[in-house]
Amino acid sequence: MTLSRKPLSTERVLRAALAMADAGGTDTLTMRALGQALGVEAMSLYKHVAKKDAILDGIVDLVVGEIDLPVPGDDWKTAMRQRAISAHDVLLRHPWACALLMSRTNVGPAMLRYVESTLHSLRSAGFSVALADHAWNAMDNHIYGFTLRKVNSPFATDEYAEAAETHLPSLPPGEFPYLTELAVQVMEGHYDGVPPFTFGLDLILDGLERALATH
Amino acid sequence: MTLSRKPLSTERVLRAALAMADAGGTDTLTMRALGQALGVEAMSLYKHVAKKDAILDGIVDLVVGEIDLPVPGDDWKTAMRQRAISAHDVLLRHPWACALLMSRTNVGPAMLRYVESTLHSLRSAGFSVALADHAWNAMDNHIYGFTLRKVNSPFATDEYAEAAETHLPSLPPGEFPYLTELAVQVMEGHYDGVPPFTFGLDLILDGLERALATH
DNA sequence: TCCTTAGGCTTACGATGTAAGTCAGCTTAC
DNA sequence: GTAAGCTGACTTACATCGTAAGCCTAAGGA
Repeated sequence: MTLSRKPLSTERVLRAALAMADAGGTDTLTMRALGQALGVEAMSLYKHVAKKDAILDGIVDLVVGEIDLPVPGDDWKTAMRQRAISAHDVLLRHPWACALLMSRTNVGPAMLRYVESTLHSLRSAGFSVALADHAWNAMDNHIYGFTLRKVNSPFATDEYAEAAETHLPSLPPGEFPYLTELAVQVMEGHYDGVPPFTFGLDLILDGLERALATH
Repeated sequence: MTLSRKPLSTERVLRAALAMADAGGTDTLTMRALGQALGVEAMSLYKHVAKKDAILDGIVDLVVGEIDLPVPGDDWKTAMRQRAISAHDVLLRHPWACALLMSRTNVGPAMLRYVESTLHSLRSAGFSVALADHAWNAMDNHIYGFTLRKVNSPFATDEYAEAAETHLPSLPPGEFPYLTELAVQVMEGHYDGVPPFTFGLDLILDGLERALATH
C-alpha cells in the first residue's frame, strides 16, 4: 500500500517490541506479530534490525534505562538501596525482562551507564576496585535472582494461602514435615509466604558495610 | 525394525535428555534429536512423557538431585555453606540447568527434598518459620543468580584480561572512567575480574547469623 | 530524463513441537 | 488355538518460527 505510514526506524521498532513484550511476554513477541503491530510485513523489520536477538537486546536496554541511577552525592548505602529497589520495581513492571537480562550479555548504553554509576558511587565511598566489583555483583545477583523467582512464581501474593491449602494434601504426609509446617503457617495467615525484597538486600548491604570498614 | 531395542521408559528418556543437554545445551535438545539418540522416532517419546516441558522439568529435578543435602547434625552455618557450594558446583556441571531452574516452577521430588532438608537445618538451629523461609530464599537467590550470570558470562575466567584489553578501546574515552578503571585493573592482572561465589554467600550467611541472634 | 537507492513486499526454506491415525506383535480370555 | 485388546512403536501432516534471497516501487539527484 502507498498509504505511506510514518516511516519505520530502529527506534520505532524497539518501542513497539517493548510494548508488545509488556502486553504479552516474550512468547508473543514474534517478528510477524511485531510487523503487524507496525502495519508492516515481518521481513521489513530486517531493514532496521539485524536479527531478532538485536531486538531483545534493545528492549532489555530500554528497560534498564528506566532504572533510577544512584545519586552521586548520596551516602553509598542509601544510594545502593534506592538503586536496588528501583531496579526491582522496574523489573516487576516488565516481568519478561529479568530472564533476558540474566541469560544474555547486555552491553547497551543504558546498561553501561547503570554499572558505571554504581561503580562511581562505591569507589567514591572508599571501596577498592575489586571490592566494588564484588559488591555490585553481590547486589545485582540478589536483585535479578529475587525478581526472577518472584516473577516466575505461579501465585500472586494474595493467592499463597489458597495455594498452600490446595497443595498441602499432595505432600506425602510425614515425609516433609518442615514444608508442611511452612504451608500451614501460610494457610493460617501467620506468614504471607513471600520473603521481602529488602530482607536479602539489607543482609548484603550490612555485610558490605562491614567489609568496607574491615577493608 | 524388529531389532527390539531395550524398551523405552520415562527414566531412559530423561537420562538421555540429560546427557544431551549436558553435551550441547538445551537448544540441541529437540524431540527429534532425542528420539534419534534413543534409536526411535520423535513421536514415540510421547508415549512416555506428556510434553517437552515435562522432560525439562524432569532433567532439572535430576540435576537438583545431585546437590549434596545438608547433614542434619551439622552446625547450620557450615551446613548451609556446604549446601550452597555443592549447588553451585552442580549447576556449573550442568550449565543449562540454572536458567531452567529459575524460569519454571519445579516441584519434583528432588526439589522437595532439597528444600525440606534446608528448612530442617534452619528450623533446628532456632530460625522461626518465616525467618527460615526468608533465609533459604536469600541464599538460593544468590546461588542461582550468581551461577546463572557466571554461566552466561561470555568469557572463561582466564580470558577476562584479554577480553578487557579487546573491549576497552570501544568505550568512549572519559565517559566511563570507573568501568575503564576496572578494565585496566583486570588487564594489568591486579584483579581477575571474577567475584568469588563465597563473597556474596558469606555476606548473607553472616547476616543471617546476626538476624538469628537478634531474633 | 534516467539512474540510484532506500524501504518496503513476496516467496520460500528448514526447524520445531505435537495432533491424529496406523500397525505389528504380545498378552489374555475363552 | 484363536479372537480380542492393548502397548509401544511408526507415519504423516500442520502451524508457527526466524530469516535468506530476490523483487518492486517511489523519491531524489545527476
